[in-house]
Amino acid sequence: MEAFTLRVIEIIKNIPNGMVMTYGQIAAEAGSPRAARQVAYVLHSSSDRYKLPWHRVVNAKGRIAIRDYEGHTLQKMMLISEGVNFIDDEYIDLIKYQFIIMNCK
DNA sequence: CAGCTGACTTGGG
DNA sequence: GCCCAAGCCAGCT
Repeated sequence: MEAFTLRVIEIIKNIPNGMVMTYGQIAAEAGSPRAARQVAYVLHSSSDRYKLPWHRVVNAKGRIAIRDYEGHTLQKMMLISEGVNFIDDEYIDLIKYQFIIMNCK
């Protein structure tokens, strides 16, 4: 497994309760801005064994990325229970809930 | 080694 | 705002 994947896992584990991050954002923090799809791959393949808060990861539009209806609904439920509100029961207000990692040097 | 895949992103119409 | 096409990268087969 590459460092990139490990970084992705670490980043996701650090998303605080009630916050969310986008795939592209995570990929960028992990070192590859264009590897958003790889982030998705890591999520659906290793979220279980690494105990990741997968439900705190959404796409760039602030919508839930899961295609499967069941999972999609589950994620929305998990987020709502953490205090994340949805707009029109569909979009997350990234301005308010996106977790921004800043490297203030 | 070559090809396929994916819970993405972006740009154009 | 929605739909479609192309680009993207790392992991798997």
